Formats: sequence, C-alpha cells, structure tokens
Amino acid sequence: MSYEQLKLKNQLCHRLYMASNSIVRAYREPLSELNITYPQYVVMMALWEQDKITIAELLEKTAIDGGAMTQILKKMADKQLLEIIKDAQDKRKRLVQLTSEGQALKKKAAHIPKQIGCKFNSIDSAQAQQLMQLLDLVVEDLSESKTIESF
Amino acid sequence: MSYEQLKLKNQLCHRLYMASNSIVRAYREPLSELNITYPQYVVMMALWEQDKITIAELLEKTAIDGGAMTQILKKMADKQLLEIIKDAQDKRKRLVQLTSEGQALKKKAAHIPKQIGCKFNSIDSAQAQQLMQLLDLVVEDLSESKTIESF
DNA sequence: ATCAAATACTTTGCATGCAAAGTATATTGC
DNA sequence: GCAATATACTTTGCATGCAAAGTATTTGAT
Repeated sequence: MSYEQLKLKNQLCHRLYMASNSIVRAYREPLSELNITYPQYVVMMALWEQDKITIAELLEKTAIDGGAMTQILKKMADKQLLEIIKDAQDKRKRLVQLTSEGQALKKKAAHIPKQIGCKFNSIDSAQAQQLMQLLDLVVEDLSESKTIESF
Repeated sequence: MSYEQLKLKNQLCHRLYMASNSIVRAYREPLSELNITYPQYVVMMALWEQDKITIAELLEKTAIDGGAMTQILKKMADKQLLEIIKDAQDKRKRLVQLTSEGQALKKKAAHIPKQIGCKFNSIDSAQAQQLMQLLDLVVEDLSESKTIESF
C-alpha cells in the first residue's frame, strides 16, 4: 500500500480546512471595524435578509451550531444589535429581531463583500460560481440526513 | 443599492465556512476510533510523510495556528503518539518525532481517506481535482504575504 | 385528560483558531 | 564583543464548533 491518500497534498479536506480558516482570518480585520466576528456577521446577514425569525430558522440559514448560537446571540444582544423575544404562541420558541442599530449596520457592512472580493485576484466570476456549486455538493453529501439514509 | 452581495446564498465564503465545518464533523466519528481530532490527524499525516521535523516545518505543512500547535502537540505527546525533542544545534527549535505507537497508527488510519471519500456521492474525481485547484487559489489569494504585497 | 415523546433551546466541557504578549536563543550591526 | 533584532516557540484571553446532558413547552397516543 502506498498510503498515497494519506498525504496532505492529495487531500481535498485539508484544502477546505485551510481555505475556511483563511476566509475567517481575512474577514477579521474588516469586521473588527463593525465590532463583530465572522459568525456574528453571518447572523447579521441572515437577519438583514429576513428579520424577526426564530432561532431554529436562524440556525438553518446560517449553519451555525446551536450551542454556539445561544452564546453568539447573547453577545450580539449585549451589543444592542438585536433582541431575543419570546414567542407568544409557542413559548419554546424565541424570535430574533434586529434593533435599529442592528439594521443601521447594514449600510456600514455594504462595502465588505467587495473588499473581500478584491483579494481574490486569481479567481474569476465563473470560477467562483463553479466553486460555490461544488461546495454545495460537498455540504450536501456530508449532511447528516444523507448519511443516515445511506446506512 | 440592492445589497445582493450581502445575501448568504451568494456568498462563496459562507459556503467554505459550511463545507469546512461539515468536513471536520464528518471526520469526528472515524477519528474517535483512533482517539484523535481532525487537527491532530493533520499533524499525524504530516509526520507520517516526514518524521522528525521542526515545529516551524510542521506549521508550514499543516497550516495550523502556532498557538494552537503548542497545545495540540502537548496533548499528542501525552497520548504517547510523539515526542518533542530539543534541537541540539539551535536550542530555540524543537523537533517532533513519532513514537513507535505514532508510527503504528498509520495502518489503523489507512482506511479513513476511503471512508470519507465514500460520502462524496455527488462529486467525481475530476471535480474533486478541480475543487482542490480552486481552493488552492483561494488560499493563495488570501495568504498574508500576498495581501501585504498588494497594498 | 394524562403521560410519554418530540421540540426548541440552553448549558457544559473540551478542542481549536487567532491575536497579542512573553520567553529563550541566535544573529546582526557597529 | 555587545546591544538591538530577529527567530522559534509558548502563554493567555476570547470566540467559536460540537457532543452530550439538561430545561421548558408542546404534541400525541391512549
């Protein structure tokens, strides 16, 4: 056996690991000006798209871990970016709603996608689209439900 | 302004974030049988390729954070997988060397790449290669040295 | 109606990832 | 030679990511 597949150079997974870390690192500085982290930025983007949604919906949109989400939302509430409201109909649920400050942050964040995009000098728009589609397949293939079904 | 770029659906970065988390999650169970985590597995793969290298070289090969590496190596040394030896020539450096137990683990890990690979039902070999190449470009574009040069 | 099971979260414990500060050793410039 | 730098790590503090256990409600089956 050559163990060829155990070499880091041949591993898609290690590439993904490195790329994701690079991304989060790249966002750190731009986002520090908004006083938020990358996961918090992801939560904000979800809420800018659709406000006043349940935590479960937020989890689904962002793919952030549930346990982490509780902590993240608590910090964001402390920063006055959002409020967590109990759902009157179903008391188990909680709704997340942006404050005016949270809504206002959208304008200050509007330049960030372009700022990050500028760093991708080697990748054109078509390749980025292709990359997104392939990554969707990766996530889909690795999703829990799929794994359970196939065994 | 449409803020179209702030939508999660359009973000390559969020895809990468999700995909990377999925990967680490997918490795968790197979690796738990070896009693190691994904970053520890990455360290092992690096050492299986080339043993007795400095921590700096290990950092370069794995792209793991330096601060984290200290902790990771300490845990792996506790598990008798490797030893950290002071370099006689340059006392600042330290060499990482696998124990016989660490070397032996390679056989027990040999099935893992295939096991993970089986989950990728939607992606063929050519697409995986393409994905790797694109991810290399992402990492390259976001690398620190590049950023500094371009500004 | 009522108790078991399912939901929607929260909490806890452990392992990173990362920036920034600290330590020990080696190199350099003068 | 020696002080100023540069190296190679280590340590610290904070923010997740994740599994597993815990809590509060709501559904469902009988």
